[in-house]
Amino acid sequence: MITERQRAILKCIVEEYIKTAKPVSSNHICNSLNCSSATVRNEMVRLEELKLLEKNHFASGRIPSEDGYRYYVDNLMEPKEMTGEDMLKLQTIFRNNELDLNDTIKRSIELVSEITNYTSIVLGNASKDNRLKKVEIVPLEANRILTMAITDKGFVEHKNMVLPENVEMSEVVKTVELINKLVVNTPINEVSEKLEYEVKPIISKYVKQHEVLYNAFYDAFNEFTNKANDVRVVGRTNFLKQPEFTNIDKVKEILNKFEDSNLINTITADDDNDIKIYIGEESEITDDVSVIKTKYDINGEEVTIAIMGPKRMEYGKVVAMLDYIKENIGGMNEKEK
Amino acid sequence: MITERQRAILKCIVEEYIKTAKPVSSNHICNSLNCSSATVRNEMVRLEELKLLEKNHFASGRIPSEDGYRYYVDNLMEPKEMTGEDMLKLQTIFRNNELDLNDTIKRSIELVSEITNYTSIVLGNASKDNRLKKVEIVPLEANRILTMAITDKGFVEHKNMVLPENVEMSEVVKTVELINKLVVNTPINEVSEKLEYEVKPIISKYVKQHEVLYNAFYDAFNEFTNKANDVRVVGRTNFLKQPEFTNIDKVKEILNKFEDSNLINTITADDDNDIKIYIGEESEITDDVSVIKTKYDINGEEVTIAIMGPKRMEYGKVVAMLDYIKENIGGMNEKEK
DNA sequence: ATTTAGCATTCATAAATTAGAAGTGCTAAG
DNA sequence: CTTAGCACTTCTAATTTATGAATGCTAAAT
Repeated sequence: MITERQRAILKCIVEEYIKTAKPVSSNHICNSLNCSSATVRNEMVRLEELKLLEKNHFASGRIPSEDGYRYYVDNLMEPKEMTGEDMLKLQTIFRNNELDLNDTIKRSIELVSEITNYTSIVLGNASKDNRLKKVEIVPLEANRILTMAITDKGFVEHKNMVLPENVEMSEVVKTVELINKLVVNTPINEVSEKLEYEVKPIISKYVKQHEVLYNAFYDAFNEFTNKANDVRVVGRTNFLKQPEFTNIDKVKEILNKFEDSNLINTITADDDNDIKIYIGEESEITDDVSVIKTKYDINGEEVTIAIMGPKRMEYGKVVAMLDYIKENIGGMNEKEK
Repeated sequence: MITERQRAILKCIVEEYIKTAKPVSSNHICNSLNCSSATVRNEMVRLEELKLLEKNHFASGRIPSEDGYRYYVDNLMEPKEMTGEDMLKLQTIFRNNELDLNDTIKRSIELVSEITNYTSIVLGNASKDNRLKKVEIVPLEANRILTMAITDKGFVEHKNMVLPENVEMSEVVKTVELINKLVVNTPINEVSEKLEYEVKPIISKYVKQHEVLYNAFYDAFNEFTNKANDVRVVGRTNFLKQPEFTNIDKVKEILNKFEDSNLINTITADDDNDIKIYIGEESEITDDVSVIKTKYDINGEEVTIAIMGPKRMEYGKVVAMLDYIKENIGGMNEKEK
């Protein structure tokens, strides 16, 4: 079993390493523990045997192993209070966006990235249960029109298009009427199909140049499906600011992960709504990063958010912020009940 | 004056350096010029006196100076043909987005970034002359509503909001009617003002909880003004792929420029619609980059686009692509006349 | 008058050496 | 069980050395 003093030493080392990114020596921490450096060294040997600490080489200080971080996070980390300043910044966002939760979450996460210098990822799981609510067109000047498609959950897709000269506005209106009649209330991922088999055969009766017009609408609906996997990554280049990422190849490796479409799956895998911490290897991204994930309930839709940083990230600080955001978002959701 | 052979040597050096990023030696190019390396060296001395070439140190090969690039771009560069493959990719974009020019330009530029590994910046100058066309609300399930504001140029701003429980839907409808009556046709940058002085005083008559509702609309309109300075940067991290940017500090310097709000002004400064090349210092961004800028005419709005790369960027290739895009966009604009 | 071969010269890069500092592990005394 | 003391290990940074690439210049060749 691990003694109280060993716990204290581990805590000290983890927190010091998080702060400085430099291996921690026995000398450096013996004062705060009221014992000599030799004593600390003896304990460090035992902590290393328990695989909670590591060394880079014979005479370097100790750094936490992944198990060490895990133990710290599970057993030693004290709930960290947010600074008043940070709280105020978040409050400002909450107050200014009282009515639009989607926007609130977006801005909050951007702020988290800005404050912590970590990278955040917001995964809107949007169109999963969305149904088409209506299609609308607005004639603009010249022969341009604005087409809009709206879902029952309030997602909007719009396209600004130039009407080919051989297409009459009245034809467009008929097309829109047709779509509204036949396709409304269809789940968004089935719209393409329905367009293809139900609308396309009929549309040619109404519209001379139906090909062009049909394609335009078809495209617009496809956009919805793409947005379903809407990934917003904020502060990708924050990794450059971390001292452990001065090696340009490591940075490249991580930045490439952001392009990888597989990232979404890795991030999404979460199952409940708690705040979860994945350290190094556990993140399934790279051994060099940790990820803190959670889900928020926005207007009945699930939004996954993830904060990604170096393994020595300030877990407590991030958890505190996510908690605070969750609390407030929760409060805002309450209102509707 | 500069002799024909000197021009040939300069061309050779610039193109070789663009290809390899390594200083070019006399030996390396003497074969393609049918003379000995000593002759080339003699000429190189003269080109250096003319400030068209530089050396890193006594016995390094030569690299083009900024003047050298300038001379190359102005006098030596041959119009480069696009590869059939690249052309095809662009064609696919043009064909698939025939009706939505905004989307077309966005995707084209993304493709340019992907093909060239440079960074592109699209500056939509959107709301300059936009006027509010209409405000619309769509009631959703529970007590959520979707509010939309549309301009005469077809820009859309929408917000998904939860109705506070003490606000009736009928009150919202009245608010929207009021805005439509009083504010429609106002230039978008004057809307805030008009809301403040004409709508706000009246709204309290109709809506009990008017503060919340008023703020929500106020915000939505503000978004428009923000989008006026809509900057889209694609491929920021492409700089990491260039061999001259292995120094992490240089990369940081450039990435920071992208955050700098001043970047927009620097990029915008263009005056006519030609394709312009700014080399190194001329770019007013960093001595280490070059920028190729131009403006496209999209539905009567000006869109500035800029491609940013290392000074040894493939000027010819980029110009060819931008030309090709401009040609096609032009063709698509024609249709409406 | 050009061009070119030849060679000494310059400088960068990489490898090898050295010196110094940091921090450990172990031993033996407190 | 704690700690002082010291030998030991390894990193880092500074210095040296060697190698190689490419130059500028001189003098001969065309």
